[in-house]
Amino acid sequence: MENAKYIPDDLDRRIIAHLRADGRASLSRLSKALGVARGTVQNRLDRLMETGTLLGFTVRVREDYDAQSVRAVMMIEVVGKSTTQVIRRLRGIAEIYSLHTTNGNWDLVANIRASSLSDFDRVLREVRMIDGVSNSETSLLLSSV
Amino acid sequence: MENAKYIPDDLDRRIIAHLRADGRASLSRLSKALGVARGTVQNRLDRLMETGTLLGFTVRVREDYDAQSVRAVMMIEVVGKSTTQVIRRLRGIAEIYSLHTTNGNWDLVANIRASSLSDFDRVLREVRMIDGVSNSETSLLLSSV
DNA sequence: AGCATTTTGGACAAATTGACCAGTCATGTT
DNA sequence: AACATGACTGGTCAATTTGTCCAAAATGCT
Repeated sequence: MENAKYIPDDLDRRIIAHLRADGRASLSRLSKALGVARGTVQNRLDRLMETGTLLGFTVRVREDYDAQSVRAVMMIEVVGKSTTQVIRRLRGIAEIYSLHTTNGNWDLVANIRASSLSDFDRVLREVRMIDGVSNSETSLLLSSV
Repeated sequence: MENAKYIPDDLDRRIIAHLRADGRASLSRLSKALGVARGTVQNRLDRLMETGTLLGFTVRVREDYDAQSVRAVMMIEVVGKSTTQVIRRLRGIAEIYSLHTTNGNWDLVANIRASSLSDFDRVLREVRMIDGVSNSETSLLLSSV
């Protein structure tokens, strides 16, 4: 049960802030910008990756790049104490992009990303058929405004 | 009115796919992985940036890194034809991270990220006071499961 | 004070980048 | 068919960056 998460200090956070703005910034440039030795940035970055504080690097893409994708947010109500079971089932659905517990009128909020309307439709059906899901409400995300 | 967006071809998409998985991959490595000359990758990448298909590079951070942040999804109902006005007002609220029109029981879906519960509370109040907002339902996102 | 860890500044070879260039290929045009 | 255009290739080159060392200095902890 190794669960003690690494707690980033101020320098770590400054490194991360820079990398969030420019994930391809060179270590040399970072070290200059932060006023520390290059080796230090290198060590910190290694540690941030090892400890899982940083998950990886990626590229930000224009919003409509994946134009074919269907996005929606689905509110889910779970009956009784079956939440854990339901979560396990939901986790197995690839199109569920993120899943949060919530406190409002609903129990779970699922972020759905499907690659077609038929995939999307299948996901809805699958979710509603899960034992313990008593109610749900889905809002298709249309244009981003 | 220059609005004609650059349409990425297959090679562009393969480059982007690789960069999504590893945003720090070197051009040399990309060129080897994709089987094209380095100059080609270099040119494509430049063009993808120039045309705004790629917005920039960043780092993926552990979900609970910004632990102090309060996240929620807010469903909003708008009365009559005031949607455009309401959107304009909502767009001025910094804590509204993303905003989509939708087709379900609601008219808008807002993704909220505040840095404290009091900020969050203020946002809720502001939204509800906007003229044209007839109803809303907010779900605080608790743990990610 | 004494020890462990981190940071620093320096070094070095290897890798990567940016900028070129001439030649080839595919495409569409006249 | 001949041509112009643009993209791709494979190559070079200098400059930058990276990975990997090292010893000394600084820092933190007991």
